[in-house]
Amino acid sequence: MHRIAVIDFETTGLSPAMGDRATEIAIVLVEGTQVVGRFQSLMNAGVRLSPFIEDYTGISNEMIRAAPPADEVMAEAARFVRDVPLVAHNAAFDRRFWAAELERLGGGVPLNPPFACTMLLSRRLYPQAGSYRLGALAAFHALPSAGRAHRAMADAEVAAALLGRIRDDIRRDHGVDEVPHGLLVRLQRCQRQAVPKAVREYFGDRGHAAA
DNA sequence: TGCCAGGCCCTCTTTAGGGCCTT
Repeated sequence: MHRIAVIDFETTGLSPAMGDRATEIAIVLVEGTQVVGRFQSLMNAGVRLSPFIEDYTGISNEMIRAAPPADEVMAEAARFVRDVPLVAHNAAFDRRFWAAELERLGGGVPLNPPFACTMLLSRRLYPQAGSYRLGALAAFHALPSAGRAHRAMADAEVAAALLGRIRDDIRRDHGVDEVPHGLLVRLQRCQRQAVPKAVREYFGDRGHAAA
């Protein structure tokens, strides 16, 4: 059974290119419909959080001061993930911080692994959703609450539940047994109307028919 | 709930602009 790692960062801002740093990471490891592992840690990158970020995330400067160094946390996170493919909500954001924080470590950790994005997939699959914020999609699907929004583990848990819903819906609507990460990546890039054809082509390309 | 960025997506588009989404 293929594993997928659902990841969420809390950060000091929106752009590592502008000097922003990660403050917290959470990873939920899923296998099929089961959560098989969790990793979560605050991290101290030696930066100060703005009052806005303290309020937005609930993470304080005092909490960051007491947290382990960012390089230690990221090294541990990379060991936890290994080569498992990644998923995030608005993955372009988390991908940038994943790459930027790991690049600081050096040591040959892959900086740009494939990411699937629950936001892009939701835009394809749920045109009636209205909003594609994580919280709005959780409400749309009546997913269970996982704690305080905008903390890494709570958001990673919700994103993992959303991913489970997405995979269930693809299985049901397209008659397939499995929804591998590669199929998610393919679907998030195709036009909404092209999803059925993309599912057929994905399994056809791999030499076995969809169930 | 703001500013910074970047990618996606829609439309009053494509020789562009603006909203959404992430912190």
